[in-house]
Amino acid sequence: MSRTADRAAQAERISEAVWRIMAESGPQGLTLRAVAAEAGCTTGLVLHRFPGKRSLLAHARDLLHERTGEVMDRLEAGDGAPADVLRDVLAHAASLDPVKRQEARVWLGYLAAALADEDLAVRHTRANRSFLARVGRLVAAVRPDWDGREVAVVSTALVALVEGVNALAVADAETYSAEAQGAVLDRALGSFGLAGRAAAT
Amino acid sequence: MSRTADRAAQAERISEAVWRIMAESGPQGLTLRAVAAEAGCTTGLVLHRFPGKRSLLAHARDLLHERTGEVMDRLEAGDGAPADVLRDVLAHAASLDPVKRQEARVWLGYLAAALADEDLAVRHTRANRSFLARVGRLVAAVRPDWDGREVAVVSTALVALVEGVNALAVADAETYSAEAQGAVLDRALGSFGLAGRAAAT
DNA sequence: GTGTTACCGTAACATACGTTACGGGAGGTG
DNA sequence: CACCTCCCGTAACGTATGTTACGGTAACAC
Repeated sequence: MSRTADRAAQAERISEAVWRIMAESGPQGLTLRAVAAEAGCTTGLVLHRFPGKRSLLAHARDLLHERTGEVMDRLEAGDGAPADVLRDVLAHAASLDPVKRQEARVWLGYLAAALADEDLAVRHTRANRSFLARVGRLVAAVRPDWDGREVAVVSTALVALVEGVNALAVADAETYSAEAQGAVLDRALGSFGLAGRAAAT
Repeated sequence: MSRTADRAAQAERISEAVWRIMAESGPQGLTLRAVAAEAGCTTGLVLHRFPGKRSLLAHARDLLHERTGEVMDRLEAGDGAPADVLRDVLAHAASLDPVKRQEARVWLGYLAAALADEDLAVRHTRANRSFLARVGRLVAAVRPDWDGREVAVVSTALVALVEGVNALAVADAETYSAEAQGAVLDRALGSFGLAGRAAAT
């Protein structure tokens, strides 16, 4: 053979460029040319690596889920008290720092792109159900006395709360500041009976 | 003079077409031609009514806020118990039926469009803060014993919960069914100490 | 009925998009 | 060093976009 390219690394670099463009310019600004420029290459390379725009978006979406999943796995495997692990996972899913805010923008852009792309909708659903199941496991660990339905309802509430905060923080970082997010999260955990030390109101 | 047109009615019809296209095709499918076709006219009329695409989007966004605001005003002015009114308002903001699901799709599309349009971001923030203030008034009415901070935190949590559910229901109507949304909302209200008759866990 | 005015559809424009095809050249192989 | 293979940038193509300009025409005044 003659010449080799690290295709996996290229696909990764291009996917990360997709994230940045999605966060910066939203779905309508996500063009192949913008992605290529962001990745430091041309549309030629992008379309040699991916058969088309849709599969590029799908790949980048999957990679995003994979990355965050790994971080969450590590947090979930932590040896803290179940309630602390739960809080860590939810806090990590929130938009507490600029990096997370950026990720929330990507998440939001992808969800909107899923409005017109069934493939992306399926991928979103898969990722969200995975997150929901994770939160469910942690809630069940904190409250083994709860039945499945109660675990499901509270887990759904916590997931919706965090994702809602993320979405809202995208447009209004002032109202949904890190402090506000932390207070909301702690209040919810306390009121749901999932606080670390003592049960709160 | 010679010929008159009901400009307000046209602007309204075109704005409603914007909503339908946004819900159906997302921000990247929202083109002037698609809007014109949906409104039953041509790009000529659209651009005689609005100076450009951006102001069309802005107008349609404002009209959306105005419409939902009127409905909410009526609910808020209802003569039920404060806790019931609060629940009504939140339930009405959720995606409990296909019409609301459609509205959630529009909301989501606009929020994603705001990623690349500061003007839309400002409008989103204005609308959301208005909703947040409304929920705050209702929470304060249910719990006059709470101080401002507690009202703010719980209101923020409720708003984030509802909007989060809306966003997630867009892609996964099965997991975030009407029943699931109702259960989540009731559980949150109960746990936060905002239930109608008796305080729940 | 006739004239005038405002309305709005048609069509063109420049740009930008996704996608395809081609060619130079870099880098392994012998 | 020479060859050959496979990258990947360049450039083109057709389509679609936002926007502009023009012209036909419908409706009101007289």
